[in-house]
Amino acid sequence: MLNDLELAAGDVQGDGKMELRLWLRLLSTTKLISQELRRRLRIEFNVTLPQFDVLAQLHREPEGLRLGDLSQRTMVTNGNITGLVERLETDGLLVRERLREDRRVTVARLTDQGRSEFEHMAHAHESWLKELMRDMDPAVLSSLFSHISEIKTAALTRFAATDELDGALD
Amino acid sequence: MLNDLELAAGDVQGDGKMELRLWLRLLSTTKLISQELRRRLRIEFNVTLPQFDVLAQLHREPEGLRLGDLSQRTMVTNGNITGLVERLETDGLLVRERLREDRRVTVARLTDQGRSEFEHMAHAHESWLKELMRDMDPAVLSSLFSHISEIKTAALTRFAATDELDGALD
DNA sequence: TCAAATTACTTTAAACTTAAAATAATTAAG
DNA sequence: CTTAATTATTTTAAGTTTAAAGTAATTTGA
Repeated sequence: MLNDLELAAGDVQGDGKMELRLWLRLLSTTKLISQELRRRLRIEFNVTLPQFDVLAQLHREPEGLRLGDLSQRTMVTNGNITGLVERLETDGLLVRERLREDRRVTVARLTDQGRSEFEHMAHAHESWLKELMRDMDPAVLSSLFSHISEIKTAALTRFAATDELDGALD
Repeated sequence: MLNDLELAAGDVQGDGKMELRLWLRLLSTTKLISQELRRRLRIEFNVTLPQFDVLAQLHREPEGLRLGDLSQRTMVTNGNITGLVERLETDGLLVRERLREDRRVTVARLTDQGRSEFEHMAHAHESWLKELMRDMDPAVLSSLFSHISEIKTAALTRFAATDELDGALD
């Protein structure tokens, strides 16, 4: 009887569709935040979010990265990296160089201007996120991080099983 | 002493950059899952993820939705809704109709074929998510949902404050 | 009433995305 | 040694995204 009432009351949390609800909430939340970060990056620094992502990866590799590695780390397809890097080179934020010992390989590396501009962007970007989450309990942030990681690991495992991928967690 | 050790050990959770780390983890996780859902929707049902999203919104409104409302609910810009709906109409999954009483307004409504096909898709989509999260503790899913909602609310509040937007919390 | 503002939608241009095909360089195998 | 695989990147086509400008239709207000 109680059970019937609970189910009738919109499936409060009898785990009817908790996975779906959580997924939709995750998706709408990241979309919302992405949109705002994208907007601010464009207005304040005239870069797109994927461009910022590429710069961030290159910033941690002073020697530069092969386009293939860049593609993996940013989760952007190979084909897309080409144009992304082309535009960033045009803007003077990075340079491309063909490897002598293997002329199939292109390495992208930040210019001094690129490094300097990225550091400004990264500082602002981080402060926007701190501001966004300033009222969240640090313990909650920590628990969120580990639980989201659980889901990410599950995705890598389950989806890798289907796709025959390797299992890099980060 | 313990504290020093903890901080030295890679800033375990001394909240050096927890907000940034959480955000990056959220982003990479949703990207990873989206990619796989997108892949499966394409292979099994020949629809894109945004198209699935539009169908889902229309499915809960048998009378159909104005394109503007559809745009809001899917978080897709007005301009994008036009083409999205055009393609779905071409595929026979929905119909567009101009309102008699206000000829600026277009209402989109699922066809019988659209409703039927969407129901298959939705069933598969939900089961993929259940499979993905099958090892997660239901209490964890529940807590994730509420904490992510906290962040979403913060985003709506903070970003609305900056942008002078209205404050619709969902 | 009727010009101006508002509303609903469409169009446009540049960037990004995916998947798939194409090109070029290197390595492997017979 | 030389053709066949493999690897790294680029190109292509269809679709999506954002932001901004454009087009109708309706409302407002002087």
